[in-house]
Amino acid sequence: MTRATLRDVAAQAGVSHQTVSNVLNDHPSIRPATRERVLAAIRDLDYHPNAAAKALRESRVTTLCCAFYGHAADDISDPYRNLVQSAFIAEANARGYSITTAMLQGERPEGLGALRTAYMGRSFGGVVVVSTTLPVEWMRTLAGWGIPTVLFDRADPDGVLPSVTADYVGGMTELVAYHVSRGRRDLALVIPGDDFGSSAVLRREGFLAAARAQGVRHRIEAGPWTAEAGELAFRRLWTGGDRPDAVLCGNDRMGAGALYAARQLGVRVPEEVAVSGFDDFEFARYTAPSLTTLHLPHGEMARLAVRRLLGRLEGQGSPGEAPDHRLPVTLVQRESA
Amino acid sequence: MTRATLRDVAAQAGVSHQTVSNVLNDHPSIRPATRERVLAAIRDLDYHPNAAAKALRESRVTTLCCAFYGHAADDISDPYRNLVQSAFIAEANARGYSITTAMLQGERPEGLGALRTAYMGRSFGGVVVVSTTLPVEWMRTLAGWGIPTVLFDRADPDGVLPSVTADYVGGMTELVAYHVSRGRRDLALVIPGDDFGSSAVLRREGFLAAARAQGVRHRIEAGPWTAEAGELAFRRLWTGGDRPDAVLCGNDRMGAGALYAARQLGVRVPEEVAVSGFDDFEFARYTAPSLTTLHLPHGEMARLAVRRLLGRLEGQGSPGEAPDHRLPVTLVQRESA
DNA sequence: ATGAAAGCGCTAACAC
DNA sequence: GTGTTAGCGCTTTCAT
Repeated sequence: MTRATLRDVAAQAGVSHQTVSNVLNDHPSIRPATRERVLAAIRDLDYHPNAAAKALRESRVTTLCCAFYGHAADDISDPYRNLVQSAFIAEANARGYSITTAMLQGERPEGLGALRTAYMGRSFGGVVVVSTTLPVEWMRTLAGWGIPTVLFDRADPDGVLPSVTADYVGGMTELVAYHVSRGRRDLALVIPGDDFGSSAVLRREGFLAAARAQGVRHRIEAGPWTAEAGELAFRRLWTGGDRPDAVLCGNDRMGAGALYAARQLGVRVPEEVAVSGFDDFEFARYTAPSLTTLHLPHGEMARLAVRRLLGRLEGQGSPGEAPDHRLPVTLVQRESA
Repeated sequence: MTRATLRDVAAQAGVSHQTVSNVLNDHPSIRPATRERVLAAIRDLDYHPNAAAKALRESRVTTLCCAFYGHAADDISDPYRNLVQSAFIAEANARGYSITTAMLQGERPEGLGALRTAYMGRSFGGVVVVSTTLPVEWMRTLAGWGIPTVLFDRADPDGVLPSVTADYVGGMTELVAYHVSRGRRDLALVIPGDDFGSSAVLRREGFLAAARAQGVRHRIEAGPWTAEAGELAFRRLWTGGDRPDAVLCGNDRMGAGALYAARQLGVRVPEEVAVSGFDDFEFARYTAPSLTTLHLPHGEMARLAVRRLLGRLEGQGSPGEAPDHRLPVTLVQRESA
C-alpha cells in the first residue's frame, strides 16, 4: 500500500500540486468548483499529508515533550502522573500539538543529552518537566541550553525557568492551623530533605513558620516521597519515646504509609494521633481511616503548564510575568485528622 | 540562534556534505583523518541532525504511539498506567524509538480518526493500545486500517490483532482454589459486564469454571473497574440478605473500594468475609487490611508489547505465532483473604 | 485563480 | 575516498 502524495491528488483532480496545497491550507482565492474537485480526489485517494515533509518545509514544530523525572524507580508509580499527562495531552491536542513522552533518570545531568539532541533535531519545540525532585543542576543545564522549559510541581530557585506549582506554603499554613484548632499541640512533618527540591523545601518552611506562629511544638522527620518512607517515619516517631499528637505527611503516598504503620502498631487514628496528607489522590478516600489532606488542582496545573509553554513558543509570553505560577489548594477533611 | 546544517559542517571541515553524512552514518571507507576533521567541525558548530529531514528522506519512522483508552475520565487515574508507560519508553528508547502518547476517548470509533491521520502522515509507525475495555468495534476499525497494533491487557476476540495479556483464567482458578482451601464456600466476583472487554470476560469465565469445578456456591456482581464500583458492589452484596463469605474483585481498585465498604459497614475482614483483588498495585499493601491479590507482571508485559510491535514493524515477526501472549501471574497473600 | 520554480536538510546512487 | 546529482513531500515566492 503506497500512500498518495500531493501530486497524485493533483493528477487525479486535474490541477497542479500547488492548488491542492492551497486548498489544504484554506488559501483564499480558490474557486469553489476547484476546491470541490480537489477534496473529492483527496477522499478518493485517501490522501493524508506527510508530517515530516510539512515539518521540514515549514521548520515548525508541532510536538511538545512531557518529561518525567524520577531518580528512583519508585517515583514512576506516583498515581498523580496519569492525571497530569492526560491533561497535558488534552490541552496540547486542543491547540494542535502532539505529546512525546520521555523519562529522565539518574543523578547526573548526562541523562539530559538525549533530550537536547532531540530538541536540536527539532523533534519537539519545548518541554514540561514533571517532578518534585528535579535537581537544580539539571535546571541550570536546561536553562543554559535554551530549551523552552516549564517546570511542573517544582519551582526554580534561580528564578530562571517558568514553573507551575501549588500554594504549598499556604496549604501547610492552613493544615497546621487546622490541626491546632482540633487541639493538637505537638506536630511532626514527614518530608524529604533539601536535596529533594523546592516542593519539599516550601512545604517544610510553610510548616515551620506556621507552627512557630501558632506557638506549638514541632519537628521534622526526613524521608523520600514514598509510602514506605511514610511507614518508616511513623514507626520512628512512635517508638522514639517522645510521641507527637499529629503527623503531617508531605504527600498522600507517605500518608498512606503512615496510616499503615499506625495500624500495625495498634495506634488509633485520629484519637491518639492525627495524620494528614498532601495531594488528594484517588486512594486518599480509601485508606483506613480515610486521609485528611490538601487537594492540589493537578489537572488545572497541567493545562496551565502547557499554555505557558505554548505562550513562550508562540511568542505571546508576557515578558514581565512572574516565573512561578502558584495555584490555590483546598483542605479536604476526612477521618484521619 | 540558527542551527548548523550538514553543509555548514562540510564547509567548516572543508569536505562535501556527503562526506559528513557518511561519517554520521558510520559508512566504511572514510579516512580516519577526514573523520576526525568532520567530528571536530560537528562539535565546533554544535551540529545536530534534523529529525524531520532524515525521516522524510529515509521514509522511516522512529516513533511508536502509546494510546490509552478510557471511556470514562475515571480510567485515567488507574495507577498501573504509569508503570506501563515507563516500561514502554525504556524499551522503545533502548531500540532507538521514541514514544508519542495519545488519549483515545468516547464511545464511537470516530475518536480514532486523529490516530489514523497521524499514522498515515507517518507520525508514528505503530501503536500499543493500553486498555482493558477497548471495544471490539474499535479493534476491527484498527485492524481494517492496517495500522500495526498491539493490544495491552486486552485480547482481540476476533484473533486478528496481536495482544499481550496475563493469564487471567489461570489466575482466577488459583484464586478460587485459594479461597476454597481456606474454607470459603460462597464466592462472589465483582467484575464489569461483557461490554467492558475480554479481560473482564476471561476473569469471569475463569471464576465460573473454577467455582463449578470446586463445587461451591458462586455469583457475579457487575460494576466498572473503579474503586467506587467495588464499594457499591460490596454494599449490595452485604445488604442483600444472602451474604457471600468471599468477595473476589476484578482489580485492586475495586478491592480497595470493597474494603472501604466493609469497614464502613463494620464487617470484619477476613473473619466474616474474605476480600481479594487482581493486579497488585502499590497500594494493595496499604489498604486495611492489606489486600490479597494476584500480581500481574505489568512491566514485563509492557516490554513484550513493544518488542512484538517492533517485530511486526521490522518484519521479524514469526508468522505462525499465536496472536495473544499470556504472561503468568502469581498469588500474593496478604491479610484480607 | 492557477501554474512553475526553488528549496527546507538529508541520504542513496553514481561518478571521479 | 570523496564530490556531484537527484529527490523524499511539502510550502513559499513569483509569474501568468
